[in-house]
Amino acid sequence: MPTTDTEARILEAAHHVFVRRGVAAARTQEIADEAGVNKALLHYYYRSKAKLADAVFLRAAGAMFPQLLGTLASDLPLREKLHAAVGVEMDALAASPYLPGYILCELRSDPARLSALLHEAMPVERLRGEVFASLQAQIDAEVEAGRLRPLTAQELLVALMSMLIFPHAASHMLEVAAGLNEAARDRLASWRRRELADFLLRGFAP
Amino acid sequence: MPTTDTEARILEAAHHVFVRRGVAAARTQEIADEAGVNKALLHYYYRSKAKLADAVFLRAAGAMFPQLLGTLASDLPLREKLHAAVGVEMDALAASPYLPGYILCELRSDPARLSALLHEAMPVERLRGEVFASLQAQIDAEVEAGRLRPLTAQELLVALMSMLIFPHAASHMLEVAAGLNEAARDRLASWRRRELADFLLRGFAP
DNA sequence: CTACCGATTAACCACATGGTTAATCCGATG
DNA sequence: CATCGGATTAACCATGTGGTTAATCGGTAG
Repeated sequence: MPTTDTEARILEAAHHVFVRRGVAAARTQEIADEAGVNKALLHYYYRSKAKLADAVFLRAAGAMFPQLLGTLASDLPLREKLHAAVGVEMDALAASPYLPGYILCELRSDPARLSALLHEAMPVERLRGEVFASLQAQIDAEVEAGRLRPLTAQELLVALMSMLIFPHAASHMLEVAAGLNEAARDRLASWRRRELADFLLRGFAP
Repeated sequence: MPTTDTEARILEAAHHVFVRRGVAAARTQEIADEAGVNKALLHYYYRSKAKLADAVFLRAAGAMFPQLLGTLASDLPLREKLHAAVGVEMDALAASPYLPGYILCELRSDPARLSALLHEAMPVERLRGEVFASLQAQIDAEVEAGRLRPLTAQELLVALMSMLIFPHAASHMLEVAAGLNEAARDRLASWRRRELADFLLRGFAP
């Protein structure tokens, strides 16, 4: 929520530099340059590099999680809900493909601080609770009907996020490990968009 | 392949510090302290922080990839091969749970340099070729027999690695996003060890 | 015109950090 | 016991970095 144009340009530049270098390796000078602004302005608007990183992270996380959680807490039938969640998340990922890697890496170097940030920005526990309750009820119904094996919402969610986020976050690694070029990456991405929901349901079927 | 005890202690200390802080945020002094050694010794054995990071990364990657690739190129039947690969990789991950996150983050900040490192250490392309050829033949046989839908080895491999590595690499993130505590993490890990191979085969079944 | 005020900058500072150097330690070798 | 050489260290250095400050710019109100 920047209030001035310069402030927004700084945030944007910081986002780019942080995402491609990582916060620790990012230089404030580079951010200033990319924003076309004097380095002192960063400290004028945001008080320190750390605060700036907080602002960037919060905006990024705020653009990534709520939509997904919202979709997962909606009242669509299970299959459609999963399919919608995949679509929503793939859109978000397509818009900022390096975000998950960034979040992952930052969360790794200091889990406590950043999870605290997230908590102050949104009611994580409540959202999670709603999502889980809604999902678990639907899963249990499917289990009852013999279409799924007994399963927790957590398991389903972790599988979903793994298949959804990892190929983006680890694209460089997969490039080396699996020889994944851009074309193959796109092919896999469109497969996920079309098939991932059903893939998961089949995998968890009895 | 350190030749002296001190050298090995330094490598070990560097590994710990790099893994928990990330290379950019790691301080050579902290590494020296953790190795119980003067800072100048790091430069005596390894010429610079960057070279030290290379050594650490190579050792780590060398402990993570070859086993997996070896298993995947073996002549076990498909299902058993996948199951064995899961086991091998889960063992490796259990031994050093933070490694994938480390590799991921380092690969992200400078993909070219580190993939070059990997290439000079092992014949990545050849290994990958063997793995893919072997896997693809087995997949095609299963497709022929109507037990799998048409599928590339790449797709299978990416799905495998996603489900296998992401829960480790993103454990902090999942702790926040899915409320995953240690007990739940262990439960999911043992599920993967038992069920992941079959899960994938069901998911890719027609 | 000028007095004012937030936005912006050039110049500067303290300091942490990676890296170097010259000296010292210590076991082996003669 | 002397000395030789690799291992190890204390002290030091150059530099890049985040952060500060005092001055300036530029629009606006009186």
